[in-house]
Amino acid sequence: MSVDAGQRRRLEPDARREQILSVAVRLFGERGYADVSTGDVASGAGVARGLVNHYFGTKKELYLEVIRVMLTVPSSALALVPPGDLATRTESIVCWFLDVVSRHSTSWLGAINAGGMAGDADVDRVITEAVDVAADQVLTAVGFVEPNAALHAMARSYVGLATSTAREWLQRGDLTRAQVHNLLTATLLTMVDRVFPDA
Amino acid sequence: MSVDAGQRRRLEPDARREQILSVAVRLFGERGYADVSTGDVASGAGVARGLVNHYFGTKKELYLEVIRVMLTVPSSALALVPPGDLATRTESIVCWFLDVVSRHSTSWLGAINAGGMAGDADVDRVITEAVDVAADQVLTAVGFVEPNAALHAMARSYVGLATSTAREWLQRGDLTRAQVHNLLTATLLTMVDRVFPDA
DNA sequence: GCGCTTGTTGACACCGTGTCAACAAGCCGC
DNA sequence: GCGGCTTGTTGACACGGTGTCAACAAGCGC
Repeated sequence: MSVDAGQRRRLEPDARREQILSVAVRLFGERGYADVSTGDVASGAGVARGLVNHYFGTKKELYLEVIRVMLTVPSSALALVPPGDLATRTESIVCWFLDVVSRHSTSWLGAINAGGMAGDADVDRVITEAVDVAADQVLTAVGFVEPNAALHAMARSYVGLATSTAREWLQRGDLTRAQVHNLLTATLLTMVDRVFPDA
Repeated sequence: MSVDAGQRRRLEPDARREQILSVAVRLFGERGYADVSTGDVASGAGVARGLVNHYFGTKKELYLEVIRVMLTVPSSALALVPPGDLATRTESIVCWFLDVVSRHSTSWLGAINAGGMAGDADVDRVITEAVDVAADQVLTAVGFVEPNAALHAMARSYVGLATSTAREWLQRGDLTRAQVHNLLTATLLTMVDRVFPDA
């Protein structure tokens, strides 16, 4: 594991910053916000603690970067909804969500319920943005394109359902993927039928 | 506001404990976990900081007591599902949830997304218990009484939907109560029809 | 009033955070 | 190679929050 126990080495700012950030992502993913100190991140990167502050300012700013990384969906897997009737489009968007969330499950779920800092204004903003992206994915997939406030709110509610259901599946293990799939498709179909028209 | 700016007064342990706890509930409800220090709680109660530790041990234990208080639904309003067909029972349980969550909205929603400490094992345990209670309410209301693990998980997922929807209503204001009511009843009915039989 | 119980206090040590002047690694011109 | 410069990097410092604990005193019984 001795990556480089040598003397102090000089790295380019971008490289050093990214290295520290990757260590922070790993540590914050494993433990909560309060249980990880900037000293842990620093020693994990083989670096003085002050350097963390030098690159990221404050611990909270570092954490914001971390959850931003955790919640950023690789744009390669961004939606690509196939044409077809409502049922098949619903199927595909549910499968897309399940794939994304299961691929990097620990980090995504850990960040979504904000491993240690929900309630903070800045953290909530970053999480809300990620939820909004997912909600837009859902809306476009089922064919709603007009930007209605109530519609967005309903879509965010559905993302909340998807998140809590994924947690039951991946963290608790009390549901199978098939059950989750069925739950999310059935509810989304009825929301399109009976709830979205309200907005 | 000078409740008693007099000399140090001697209270019975239960009274003092409850007084400090009420101050902590108010402060943690207003601000997050990290933004409230034990010194704030102590000075808010007109008491030395050490006394907070004397009664509650550590700050986290105090916080656990606080969210336990916040999430405890007054047992007077506990369920009371009227007999009738599935539609009316669904209506009543949704109305019950909306009443409970709107009555003490700030504290309940603030605690559910764990105003500053989600991810912590003990905090998550308390929240999970509260969600389990609500899930049981839903299950008994719609007539499922056998204790199936998958069924409980699905009910918890639904509570997650209800929570996120209530947040859109009470915190964001992008949904009306009628829209929330419609969303939750429609989705619950389809879950009873098409999802719960999977478990 | 005296003494005892015990609720209450203030000081102490410890830890994590953020700042900052000083250091040195690496590159350039010579 | 060698001085000088830029700048990535460090360690020490001050500050604030937390938990502990011996000492204090409020109130009760005698």
